[in-house]
Amino acid sequence: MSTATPRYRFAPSPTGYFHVGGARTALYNWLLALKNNGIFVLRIEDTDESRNEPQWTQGIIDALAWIGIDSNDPHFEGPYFQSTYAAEHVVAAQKLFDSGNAYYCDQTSEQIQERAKAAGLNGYDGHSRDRGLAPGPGHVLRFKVPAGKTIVHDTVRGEVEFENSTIEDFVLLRGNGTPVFLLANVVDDITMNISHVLRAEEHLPNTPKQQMLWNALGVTPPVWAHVPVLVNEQRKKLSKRRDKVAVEQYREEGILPQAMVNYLMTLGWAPHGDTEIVPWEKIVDEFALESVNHSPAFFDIKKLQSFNGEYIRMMPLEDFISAAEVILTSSAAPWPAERYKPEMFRAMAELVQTRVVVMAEVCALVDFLFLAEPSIDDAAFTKAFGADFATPTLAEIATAFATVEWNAESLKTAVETVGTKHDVKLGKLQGPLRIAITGRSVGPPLFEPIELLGRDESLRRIKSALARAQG
RNA sequence: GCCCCCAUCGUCUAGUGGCCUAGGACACCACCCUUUCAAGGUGGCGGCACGGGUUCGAAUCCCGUUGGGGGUGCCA
Repeated sequence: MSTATPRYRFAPSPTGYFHVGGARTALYNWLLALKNNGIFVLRIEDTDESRNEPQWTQGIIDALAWIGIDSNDPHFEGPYFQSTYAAEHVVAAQKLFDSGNAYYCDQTSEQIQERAKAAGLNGYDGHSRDRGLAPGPGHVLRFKVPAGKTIVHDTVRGEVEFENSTIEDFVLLRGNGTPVFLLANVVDDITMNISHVLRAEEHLPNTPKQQMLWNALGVTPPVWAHVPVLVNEQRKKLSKRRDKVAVEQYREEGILPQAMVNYLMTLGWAPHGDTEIVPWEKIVDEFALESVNHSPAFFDIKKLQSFNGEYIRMMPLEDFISAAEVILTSSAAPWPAERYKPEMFRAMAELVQTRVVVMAEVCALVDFLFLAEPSIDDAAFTKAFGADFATPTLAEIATAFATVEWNAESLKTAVETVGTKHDVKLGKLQGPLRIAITGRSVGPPLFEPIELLGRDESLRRIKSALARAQG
């Protein structure tokens, strides 16, 4: 390789949301640009005007920033827009025509199919190769695939050989004169001086065509690298229809960007040693394209969440509190804004931190502190109060709470005393109390929040639950 | 149909001919801890797709089979 600055690129089409597979490809390119002191070029492939919206571009930039690909970083270049290079695409097409590497063809797809069927062959047969057709309405420009074979040198896969006879004379310019993806992509890579094309494996079958184009245009092809695709449980390529693929959605749920990045990087690759949860710096340091796996990887949300839980627990408490507060004070919170008490959450934060896997779960764990009335889980209520001891013991607890010294420790002792008397273990005994206070059968430790709630409110909730149990 | 890619526990992976009785992580199960639920700790379940070679020796190399996936547009 030359000593010139390596130039990588990420070329998404703006289709409305940012795909996790795209995030992974972007990450690979970014990582290599950082590691090899190269440039990460962002090019928006916006030539399909029918599904193109300007705000999607900002969405891509935001999503990239979220996973640490900062458009202000000196390694970042762009965004460029494919649509602004339309003239170059046509010039290149003209060049290919002039040099005899391409020809015009007037065959419709029906005609092509008919002839293929008659001949028992597949695809286009090169019918117009030597007909000397001129450009004209409805005439497409086709590339004249040369004889021989094309060998693609792929950094992750090695040498992949294609027999040129199996590649039909593909279209460069549509009947209306606009360039197709294959051409536009190559021409842009050439004009942007791209040296490394790293993308998902689904592009591998296109690569010989692109390589022929580079050669026909008189430019040395780039270094190719095709990483395996991400698949769902059915081992199919992740799709927007069936699968949860939007990075934005994970972000909203409270997946931490570090967790997402770390997880994505363990798909098809692993850091040295027995630990998968590793800092980005270690990944940059150890990563090598040559060691990327060759087979598709299942995007396992459970494992992502497990990573996320670890990252949440790793956060300093203060950071966790600030991160939680974003959600707690947002419109997603089920209580009126003025009822939110930051000091109450602070007091609970440590107990919450080990109990959430995504940040969005924080709400449900503390909502009873900020809601005027806890939202009661009916099934859990019925179950908890179905026990014989439930009502009498809870009544006694209420009596004790009326006079007990108001702190978590004393509250717990008071409940235990009732338990001893009725021969019910604390674990069971606290069930009805928990429902009365929080509305749920599970949650953070009970006595701390009761202390926070205060005597009056706690007693009110207990009595209200008792009344409900009665009738 | 044709072309291409791929193949280690259910999943993500470590493994580059002897350190493999195949290691780790997620998930699952059990136990411990425990104020429910988590977290944490300990242990368990579970895999080299199959068949041929090559070799003193193969998860690792070769061939084949089978099975998956991707691509085959005047989409990107």
